[in-house]
Amino acid sequence: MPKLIDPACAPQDHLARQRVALVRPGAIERAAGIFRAMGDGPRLRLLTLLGQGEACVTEIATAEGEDLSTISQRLRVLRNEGLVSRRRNGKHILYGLADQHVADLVFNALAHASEGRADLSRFPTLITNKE
Amino acid sequence: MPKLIDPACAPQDHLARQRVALVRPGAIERAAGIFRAMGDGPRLRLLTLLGQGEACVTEIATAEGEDLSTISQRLRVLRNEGLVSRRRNGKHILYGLADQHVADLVFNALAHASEGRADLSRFPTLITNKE
DNA sequence: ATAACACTTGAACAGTTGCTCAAGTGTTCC
DNA sequence: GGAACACTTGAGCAACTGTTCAAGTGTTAT
Repeated sequence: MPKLIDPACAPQDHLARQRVALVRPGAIERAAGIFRAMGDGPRLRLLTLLGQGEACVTEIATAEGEDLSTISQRLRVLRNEGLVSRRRNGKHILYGLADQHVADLVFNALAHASEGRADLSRFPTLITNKE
Repeated sequence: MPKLIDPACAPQDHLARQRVALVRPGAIERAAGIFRAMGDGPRLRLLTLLGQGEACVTEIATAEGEDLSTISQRLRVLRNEGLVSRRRNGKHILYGLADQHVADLVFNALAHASEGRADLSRFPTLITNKE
C-alpha cells in the first residue's frame, strides 16, 4: 500500500485557519438562551399550549394541574427570552407566543423529534384536543 | 360602570377542560432534549461551525482553541440527541449536522435572536469567514 | 508487535437551574 | 377606603450540567 499523506482531516482544516465569526456577535449567545428556555419539558409544553391561543396564568395552571407560582416562574423564563407576549385584560394577564418564529421553532423541533414515523406535515394536527 | 361578568379569562378556559395531549406522547420531551442540547453557547457555536461542512474533532478543537476532550464531550451531548452525524475517515472522525431540520432550527433561532435589525434572509451570509 | 495518534469516557467538583414557600404588587369589587 | 383576586418575586435547597483530568479504546504506521 502506498504511503498517502493522510487525506483524512488535514485538507479540510480551513476551519482552523479561517476563524469563524458570526455576523452579529452575541447572536449565538442569544439563540442559545432561547434554546435553553425551550429546553425544558414543562416549559415547552407551555409553549405548545400557548400555540393554541392566548391564556391567563390561572387557566394554564388549572390545565396543567400545577401551582400558580410554578407556572408564573416558567413564564418568567420564557418572557426573559422574549418567547411569549403578555397583556393585561381586566384582572387577568393573558400570555401568548411572541411571534411566528417561536411557533416555527417549536414546530421544527417537534418535527425532528417525531422523525421517522408519522405524518406531521400539518402543525395544528400535532395537537389533539380530547373532550 | 355596568357590572360585567369578567370577560377576561373565563370565556377562554376551554384549555382547562379540553386536556391538551400531544399526538405522540414523549415528542415534547424529545424536542425539549434537542433544545437543551442546543441551549448552550459553545455547543451552538459547534453546530453553526458544522453547518459549514464536516470537520474532525482535532480540527474543531484547534479552531475553537479548546481542549480535545472538551470538544468531544460537547459532541457527545449533540450526538446523544441525534443532532450530528459521525463517520470515520482513516484516523479521523468527521462530524457534521445530522440533517436539514437541525440546520433549520439553528437558522430560525439565529433569525429570532437577531430580530429587529439586519437582513438575514440568506443563511450562508450569516457566517463570515475572515482570513 | 509496539508506538503513536485521534479520539472517548467516567469521575469529581463547581456553577446553574427549577420548584416551593412566603411575602409583595397591582386591579377590581364593594 | 378595605378586602379579594390574580399574579409576581426573592430566597433556599435539591437536582442537574459543563469542564477538567486521567485512564481507556480503536486505527494507522513502523
